[in-house]
Amino acid sequence: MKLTTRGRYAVTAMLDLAIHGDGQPVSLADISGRQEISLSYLEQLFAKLRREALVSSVRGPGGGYRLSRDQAAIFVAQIIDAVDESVDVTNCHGAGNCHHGEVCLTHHLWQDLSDQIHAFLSRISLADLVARRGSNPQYTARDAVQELVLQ
Amino acid sequence: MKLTTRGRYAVTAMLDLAIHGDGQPVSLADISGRQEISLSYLEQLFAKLRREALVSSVRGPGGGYRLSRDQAAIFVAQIIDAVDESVDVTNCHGAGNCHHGEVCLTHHLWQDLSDQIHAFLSRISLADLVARRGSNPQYTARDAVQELVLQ
DNA sequence: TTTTACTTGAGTAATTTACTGGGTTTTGTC
DNA sequence: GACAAAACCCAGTAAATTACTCAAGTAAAA
Repeated sequence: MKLTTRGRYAVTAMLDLAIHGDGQPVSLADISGRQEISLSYLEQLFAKLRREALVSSVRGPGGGYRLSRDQAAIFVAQIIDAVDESVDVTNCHGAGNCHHGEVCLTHHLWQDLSDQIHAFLSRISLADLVARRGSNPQYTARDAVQELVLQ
Repeated sequence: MKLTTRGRYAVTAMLDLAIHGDGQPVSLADISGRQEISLSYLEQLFAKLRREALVSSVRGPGGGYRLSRDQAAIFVAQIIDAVDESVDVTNCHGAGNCHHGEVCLTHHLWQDLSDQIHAFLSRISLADLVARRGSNPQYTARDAVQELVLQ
């Protein structure tokens, strides 16, 4: 699991799509304008998101992208996985042929940590992030995420 | 909060230090040999770790680095923060002068997510990671981390 | 059939990462 | 005091990644 600007861009764009796409497809040009991400970079990201079946595209005038399924069924971890292919964090490539047992231990510890983070982000859907927007200005996104964690 | 190989290297090196440093300073050459990280790269990382007072150094022959305090008082998040300076994830740089309120919302949502991950890694100490090593080979690091999360 | 907009791919500048190689100090040891 | 082992410092740099540009498509709607 990596946590980089690329994944952040992807989540931001998907969130934009969730907010502005009420059944209607949203063009990348619109997202680009609102979120200040270059159009061509978005094209790259959405090619991957489409490959992972997180969005579907509609071509022609008035076309754009739509979420492929309900907001509640798309999770942050899936978005990040789609655009950031994961890396092997062990030296032995899982083969277990390290010099000493210790070497692999530290690597696997890191793997476990990032697995936990992955599990955390797998519990948070786009719908969670969008929820209660506008209904209460005092209710911040932080609160929403906090509730998810504490549940 | 970023989660990259650089932070992983730092955590791995600190873990090596926690495991092999029984009061005695550990040289970077030793860590380099065990963890297969280049010596000069370790020097860069440890310069930052020292600046953040996570380790203290002993010069001269037989010298090296020591954890600056107890393993239970050094947390993974501190290590990552020390070597990976954080980034501002909002377009408006926190000034709130975005075009629409929405733009900042998505950015702050990401901020909240990474804050949660930061909080998670702030609860996990080096001692937690080292705990029970060897005492029970069946007890994996995954189990240890899992317990921490579920508590 | 023309326009709109997605699609694909090649290329590229900027940035970051990981590392190399040169030093210099400090300090214990012979 | 010579020597070696280590931290410390710094400039450079190759490789990788990121973010982006450009150009030539293709599909679909009007």
